[in-house]
Amino acid sequence: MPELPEVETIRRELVRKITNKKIVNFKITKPKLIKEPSVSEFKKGVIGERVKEVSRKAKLLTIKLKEDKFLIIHLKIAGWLLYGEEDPRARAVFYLSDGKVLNYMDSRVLGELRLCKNYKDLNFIKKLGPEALDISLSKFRELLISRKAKIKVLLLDQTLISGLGNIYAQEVLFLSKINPQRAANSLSQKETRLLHGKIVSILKEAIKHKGSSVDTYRDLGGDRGGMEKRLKVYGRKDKKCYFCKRPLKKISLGGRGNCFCPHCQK
DNA sequence: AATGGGACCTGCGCGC
DNA sequence: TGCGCGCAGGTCCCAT
Repeated sequence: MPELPEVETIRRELVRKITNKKIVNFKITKPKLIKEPSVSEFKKGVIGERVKEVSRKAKLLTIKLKEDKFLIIHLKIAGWLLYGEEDPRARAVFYLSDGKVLNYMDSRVLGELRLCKNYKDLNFIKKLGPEALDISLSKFRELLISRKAKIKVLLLDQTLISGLGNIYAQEVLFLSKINPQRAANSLSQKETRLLHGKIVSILKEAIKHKGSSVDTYRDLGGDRGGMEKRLKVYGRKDKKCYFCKRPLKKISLGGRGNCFCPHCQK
């Protein structure tokens, strides 16, 4: 699921629902999800703590429990959070002092839960490039200028620019009419500016509509996002191009599926 | 150094 | 209806 807009949607709802709540108990049914410390240390470490702050770094949620204690949640592909009643499908359950629970949902069990002294120590976070929503045009231009990697692959490289995933990377290239197979350094100044603008605008639009529920993703209340209805290329292989009405094609780039319009995206 | 494939997991939709 | 296959929003690791 969760690219920047989905994680940001969850963050905003979490701020309202769990800030200042105490975690009174914790249950895990898929211990593999806990990457550090040990499962028992993790459990001991979260119980009794109060949620001080809920933040987001690219696609990760960082929940501050103490100055030196952070709960880090990476939802990976299929993770989401459900607040309210305990859910039988939950992979982990945080029991809260308001009598409600926070269910960690993840059909594919690929997500990661961590408890760390400081989230900034995490290797993955250290390596993250600037956030897609914040990166300046000149920084973005610098990124592309010396790289011959395919632009689509580059947009997904979190160490260069963070927050975009396979849905929104396809969307921004389509809206910018840039072929995903183009070498990054082949983009003109005009194309680079257009792409940069589309990255910012689509992420903002997606946040406004509470993300895309193309599959498992749901918001904190279990409701679908509204953005999937507005997507123009993602998952639309063989359907008509929004611009020219010719059929969209699907190719594989960097191991990921990619829909695009060979006619409009030059 | 860059690229491609597989691994991690489960569940869904499709075609036969 | 039942089964096997391909595929899925992310990231890491390895081989070439």
